Amino acid sequence: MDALNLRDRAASGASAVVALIEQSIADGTWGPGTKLPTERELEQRFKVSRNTLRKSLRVLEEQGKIVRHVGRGSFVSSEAAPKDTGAGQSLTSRIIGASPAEIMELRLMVEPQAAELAAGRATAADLQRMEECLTHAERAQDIPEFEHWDGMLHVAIIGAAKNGLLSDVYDAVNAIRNQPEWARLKVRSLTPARRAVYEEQHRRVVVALHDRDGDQARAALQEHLLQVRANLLGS
Amino acid sequence: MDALNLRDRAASGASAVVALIEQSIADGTWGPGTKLPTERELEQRFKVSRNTLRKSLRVLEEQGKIVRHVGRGSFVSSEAAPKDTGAGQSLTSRIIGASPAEIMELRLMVEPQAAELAAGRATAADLQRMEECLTHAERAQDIPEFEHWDGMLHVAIIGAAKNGLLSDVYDAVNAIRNQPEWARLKVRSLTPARRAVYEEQHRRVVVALHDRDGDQARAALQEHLLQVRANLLGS
DNA sequence: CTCCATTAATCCAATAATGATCCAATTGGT
DNA sequence: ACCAATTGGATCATTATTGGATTAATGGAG
Repeated sequence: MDALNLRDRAASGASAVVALIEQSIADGTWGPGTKLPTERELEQRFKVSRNTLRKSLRVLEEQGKIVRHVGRGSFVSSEAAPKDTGAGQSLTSRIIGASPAEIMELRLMVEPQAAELAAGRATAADLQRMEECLTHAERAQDIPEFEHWDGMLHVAIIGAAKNGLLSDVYDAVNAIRNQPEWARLKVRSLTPARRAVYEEQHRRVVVALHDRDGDQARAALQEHLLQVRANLLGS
Repeated sequence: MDALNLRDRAASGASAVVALIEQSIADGTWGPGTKLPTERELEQRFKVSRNTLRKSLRVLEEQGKIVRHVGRGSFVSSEAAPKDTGAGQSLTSRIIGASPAEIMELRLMVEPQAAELAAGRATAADLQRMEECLTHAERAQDIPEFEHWDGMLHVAIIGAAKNGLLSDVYDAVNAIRNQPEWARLKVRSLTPARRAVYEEQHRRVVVALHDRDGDQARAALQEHLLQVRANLLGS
């Protein structure tokens, strides 16, 4: 039960702060030995109470990522935790370690061609599903909900190519997009204006699939993914 | 994915919501340990009352797919999804079950474009390795030995694209080379005449990579793979 | 009509987060 | 040596959040 609580706690709200600080340590913003801002400053920066902030710092201290001294401050440990010691799993751990740039490059290889195939193979049910994803995405009230239906649409397009192996591979790669580090990228890059652009590009792809126009579908999806990559990495 | 028909259908029942959430868990949108949105948020997202939403969550809880805690939230069970070996293992196992047609289709999507990238990124060591694969393949005394160096060449080309994720995915797909059923297909399709054709096509790809001619490399590799597919699957 | 699922409106209980206050160790200047 | 300011450490009452549960109203399908 304790293990379960720990696991759930790790995903809970308070440690959103933990993830933020971990990110800042990982990307070098706060290198080893750096003195963190004071608790009273961090609580304002992260918009949480000092109590919650301290709970997060406690987690980081127990993980050995920071050390704290009364009257002096908190500091990033000189021994930056190398990695998660992922137990040497096969493909999953390596996939999870893939960079956004690599992922987008793979998607750019596969998805446009999958769309071209889908133009000739999509069933009425496939097209119906895509339409629903479109409307749901457009009605989405917040970014996470939009992301959800955005992802579903891409899955639907891949699925319409009627290649089970392709779908499986895509699913595996797609799982990475839920990694906290990747999520941060998306949130930062998804402005309302860009979301509108995405919706328009999505619709063009689906229209092309409706028209059974493979070339158009491939081109539209490629354009969309190039846009996404630029927003994600280029900004 | 008929579960998506909850909008217009009067069948927007609890079971539909169950299927939707199951889908989101299965495709990795909500990975193990993830805290899913609050009930009051989900009821709006799925356009159902909190009562039916809770009934759905109850089903998922009884299935062990989620756990719920008052005051904290609901979480995806850590042992519900793929878990341990994760997508890697499941991907590998499903790849083994994939049909040769599906595999060749995937290779045709990925490899030519990888060759195009490799033309711009291959190091001298990469090209050297390809040359060695070529010579070894040409000197091969029997079919299995030729197959070995043939496979190594393709791996080398993929590797020269300098996309670790792509290499990992390709390795997983390539693992099927050891499957008995697939081996039988190859042996049956690989006549001495065809082997000579393959060697010529291989050399054209490598020459193009030497010349840093991406278009030529992509075209040559695509032609080769089309030939292989035709020999494998066609009449 | 009845039956059944859904909806809507409350209230409850467990947990998380907050805000305030005080304590203890360290630092830097006098 | 001393003192004031700074900084992390700790506790407590209060508020907000979140799943749990009940009840009455609504609305088709048979």
